[in-house]
Formats: sequence, structure tokens, C-alpha cells
Amino acid sequence: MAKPTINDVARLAGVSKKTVSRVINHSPLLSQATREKVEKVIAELGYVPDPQARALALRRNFLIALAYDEAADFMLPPAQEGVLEAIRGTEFALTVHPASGSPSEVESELRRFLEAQRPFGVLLLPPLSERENIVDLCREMGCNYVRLGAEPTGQERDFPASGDRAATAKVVGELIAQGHERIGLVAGPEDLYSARERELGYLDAIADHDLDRGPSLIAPGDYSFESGLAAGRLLLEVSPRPTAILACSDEMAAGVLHAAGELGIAVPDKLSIVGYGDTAIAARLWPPLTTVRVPTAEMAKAAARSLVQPDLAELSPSGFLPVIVERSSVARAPG
Amino acid sequence: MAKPTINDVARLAGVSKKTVSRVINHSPLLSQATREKVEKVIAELGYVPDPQARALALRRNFLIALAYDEAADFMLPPAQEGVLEAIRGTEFALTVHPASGSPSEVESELRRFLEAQRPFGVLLLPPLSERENIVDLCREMGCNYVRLGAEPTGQERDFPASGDRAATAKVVGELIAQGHERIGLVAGPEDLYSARERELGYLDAIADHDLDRGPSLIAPGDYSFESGLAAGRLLLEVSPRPTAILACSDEMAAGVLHAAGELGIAVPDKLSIVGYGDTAIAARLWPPLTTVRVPTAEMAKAAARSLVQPDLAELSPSGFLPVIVERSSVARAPG
DNA sequence: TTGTAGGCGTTATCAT
DNA sequence: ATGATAACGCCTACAA
Repeated sequence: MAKPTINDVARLAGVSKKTVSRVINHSPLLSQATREKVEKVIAELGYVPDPQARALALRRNFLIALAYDEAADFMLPPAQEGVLEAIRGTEFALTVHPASGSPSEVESELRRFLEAQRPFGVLLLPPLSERENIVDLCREMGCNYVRLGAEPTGQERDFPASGDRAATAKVVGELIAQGHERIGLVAGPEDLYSARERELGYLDAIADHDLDRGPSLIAPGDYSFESGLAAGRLLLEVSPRPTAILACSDEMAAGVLHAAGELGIAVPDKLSIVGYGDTAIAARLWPPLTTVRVPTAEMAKAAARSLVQPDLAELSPSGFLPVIVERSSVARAPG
Repeated sequence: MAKPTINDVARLAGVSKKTVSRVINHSPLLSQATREKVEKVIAELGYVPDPQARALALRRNFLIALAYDEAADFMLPPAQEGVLEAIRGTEFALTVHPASGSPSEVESELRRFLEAQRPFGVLLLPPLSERENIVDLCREMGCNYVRLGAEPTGQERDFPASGDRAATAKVVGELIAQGHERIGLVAGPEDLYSARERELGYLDAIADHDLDRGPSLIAPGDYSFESGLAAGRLLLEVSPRPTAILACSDEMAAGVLHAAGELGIAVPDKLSIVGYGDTAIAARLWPPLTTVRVPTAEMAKAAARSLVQPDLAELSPSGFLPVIVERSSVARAPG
């Protein structure tokens, strides 16, 4: 009553193992008759090829890994969803590997993971995707990889963060068009390419319109809620107060919203807030958050597909542009 | 320059394959001398045992699967986190399998997944964990499994949802103690054990205090934000309006908060809101949501550990009780 | 304490 | 179009 093996199938069908193997792998050179005969036996026995044995013989398994730094929690859900969508219906599965600790710990943890599982391919989320030693590690281990959200390198197969600068400049421009003249920024972590681009976009817009950009209008943050809360308290304390704040992540925008709530500042009447990411939280906040949608899931899906079916023509990796989502946290500048 | 195999190590160390194997697997019966000799060669060569070959020979791999229905999105992040914590530092990895579609599609998808990956163990999230055919499937495939959040069955190794009824009764009791007499409920999906328990807990408290429980005070929901929004609109329209609403999930509580915002009802001054779950969103809403914390991550961690190290004594699976988290969305009843 | 022979279930090579 | 034989890299059983 043990699981049937390829040998059982071969014996019962009166053919060789290899022939059964050919049936399994849809080899083109097989007579229709034998194929059907073998398939019948397979169905009767309920035979399923052993994945471990296949993996050994093929020298590859069917795992796609998603590796990320703890700092990437904010983009994990959509990225994961995208990968799952890409591999749905295939024989691939997703394994998830969070890294934590110091850079060298992160590297050795990832190495152990790659050694222990030997996944067929890895998706690297930022900031992991921006670290050369990590990329080198993947290459050295002979593991396919794709980088997400890193600085563009001209590597065909990577999916860089593109368009953040222009998108940010555009939202800030829209705030200005609505009469806002003192616009605060809650910046992101400096080691993230996307965060730097967003800040540059903000500066572009400010410069374009000759607006004030005293340092008191830019507060540091790390994409986390807590940092957004702290930054919000900071920015809302300066005088004259900004009438609008752009946070470089939705989580931080939620923090700013809290700060405004604490101070009794009405949003959007007295303060407009814009987030970034259009993550799950954006539409659930009150007021619903105007934000910039980053197509993380779509990028992850395309990236995973490029690992799984490298032959298929892909959407151009640079074709994933952020787009502004207007909700209710922005209004004209007060009086 | 191919990867070194056990043979290379054996040859260079001047011992047999088996001896190397014993070193790898920390066999106790080995002379210190040979062990060190072999370990030296292993280090020099950078040899790492091939996981696929090991998996084939051992007839098991090192994957823990997390299987869930789409309806379980709300508890996926903490569950995943818990599993990852449990396997951190071990040679296990996590693979994630979402199921969607009709019940029979879900079953056949899960079957294909289990066949294709043959994970060492599976964690079943509700409502998957409550479906007997799914559990049978795991058993039939000879796959270790643990159920999370299902109805208690007396099975030692499962981690049922326990304490929801009592916890719900307790929060509602506290609302009553604060003067609330018309308390609405946004119920959860009826096919979830935990949702049914929460509704029962609500009814317990209402009955205990001889309060009104007209059907107009109970609105259906499915744990989603949208259903919470709809339920909120419904409940806030009846007259006299409830002064407090308990939503059986944080997402639905966010929906109720939106409904209140649309109608210009101040929270918590005119309306108290309580959520359930203490998911990420609870602390980020404004006002911060009073809610009931469900120790999903801890349960998932313990559950995963029970798969990975079944020998170790475990925390009693029923030891994970929900606990009330007071924040700012509750106030005394107005007037 | 160590080695030998054989098996795990599949695929690749190279005949036929 | 099909089959015999040898990998793939590790582990178990048993012998020494």
C-alpha cells in the first residue's frame, strides 16, 4: 500500500521506466498508443512522480524564493501576492525568507538558506536587492535571481524602481496647484534608492515653483508608522505650520494622521496629507488617504514570471510606473 | 569547478562516504580524530550536502507549508511571522500556499501542491482548518498537519480558537459598564468557528444585562473592510442609534469607522467602536482602535514548533487566550 | 569505529 | 519509438 513508483507503472504497463518518464515529461517522440496505455495505468494507480527524486535527477527543484530584509515588511504582502499569482497553476511553489540582523548576518543567513533549499530562483526585495554582496552571493551560488525596486543598472532582467521621482514631483505639483505653499516631507530611509528618488522629486517640485524649502520642512523617517508619527509631531510644531505633508510611505502617512489627531488638526481641512505606496492601509484610514500607487504586485508577478518562464517575452521591466490615487486626505490650502 | 560532493570529501579525507555522512549527521559513534579530519576537508572544499539528494534518501524534505484560504488574509501576516520565528535557525523553510475557488477546487489545488512539494508538515489556517475533507486529504497524503483556529476537537496537536466567546462577553460587558445600552454587532462569516463564538459571547453579555438585542443591532459581515463599511452604514441608520459597535474583526471596525466618518459621527464621543484581532491596522487607525488581541503569531509559532520538534514539550495548545487591548476608540456612553 | 553494497525514484545516454 | 544501464548524491543495513 506504499505509493506507487515509476517502476510499478512500467511493470503494469509493460514498458520501460524511461517510457513512463517520457510520458510524464510530455516527450514528443512517443507513439500515441503507448502514451495512452501508460496514462491509463498512471490514472489507475494514482501515480504521482516523486518531487524529491525528480529534483535530484534534474538537479533543480521547483521553488521560487522571496528574500527580503525586515525593513521591507511594507512591500512584502503585495510582492508575495504577485509571485503567487505568477506561479499559480505551475508546479512551482513559493518559499519565503526574511533576513534580519547585521549586514553580515543577513548575508550568511541567506547563504545558509540558499544552500539548504537550493531554490530554482530568488526574488530580491529592497533593500536586499540593492546590496552588491547579496547579489554576488546569488550569482556565486548559481541561483537565478531578480532584483526588485533597486537602482536601475541596465540589467535586462531586473525590475528597478522607476518613476518615483517624477511621480513625487507630480503630486507635490498638484498640492501646489491647490494653493499649498508650505509643504512638508517625511523622507524615507536614505539607503533606499526609491526613498532618495522620492525626496528628489519633492525637491524638484519645490524648486520649480520657487517655494520655501527650509530644513524645517523635511523630517527624516524610515517608512515605519512610528517614524511617521514622530515626524508628524515635528513638522506640525513648526510655525507657520505646513498646510500639506507628503509622507514617503503610507505607514508614515498614518503616523502623520495620528499626530494631526493628537493636535486636533482637521484633515484635510487644515492639513492635507499624501502617502506613498497605496498599500492596504491607505484606503482604510479616515479620511481615505490620497497616495501614489506603486505597482509592486504587478512587478513581482512579472519578475517571478521572468524566473519561471525566461523564454517568454516579458513586459519591459521599466514599464511599471507609479500613479497618483486621489482620495480624501487632500483639499485646497486653507484660507 | 563543479560543486563538491560527498565523494570528493571522502576521497580527499581518505575515508568512506559513509564516514563523511556520519560527520554531516553528527553521528555519535565516530573517533574525534576522523571527525576533525573530515571536517577540515569539508571546510576547505566548502562542501554543502545536496538537499535534494538528502530529501530523496531520507524520504522527507525540510519544508513547512502554510496553507490558507483567501478568506484568511487577515491572519496570514501574523501566522506567517510565527512560523518563520519557529523555524529560524533550523534547516526548515516556509512555503506558502493560498487556495482559492470553490471548495472542490481548493481541495484539488491543495492536493496538487502537497503532491508536488511533499512538505514535511502543513499548517492549516481557518477556514481551511475547519474543513474535514481538507484534513482528510492531509492525512491521506501522509503529511503532518496542525490546525489553527478551528473548533476544539480534543486532538492534542491542534491549536483551536479558544476563549473568543469569553473575551467577547468581557469587552461587551465593559461597554455596558461604561453606560452603553444599545450595542451593535458586526458579525463574522458563519462558517468560521471563531466568528460564531464571538457572536455568542456578545449575546451572552447582552442577555446577562437584560439589554436590547433587536435584530437591527446585529449586522452580517465577512471580516472584510467592505462588509464592515456596509454594516456600519446599516447600524448607524437605525434609530435610536447604537452608542457602541463591536466589530468581529479589525478590518470591519475600520469600515465602521468610515461609516461614522461619512455620517459625521464623532468617535469615540458619539460612538464607541471595538475591533477584534489587534492586527496591524488597529493601532494605525485614528482614533487608535480598542480591540481584542488574538495571539495568532504565538499560536502559529507553537504550532510550527510542534511540527518541527514534536518531541519537545509544548505549551498547552489551549493556553492562547485573547486579551483586551484598550486604546482610544471607546468612551462612556454619550448623554 | 569504519567500510561495502545496495537502494531511494527519477532522468540522461546511447544503443537498437 | 523504445529500452538497458548508468548516473544524481545521499543514507541504511549489515559486515568487518
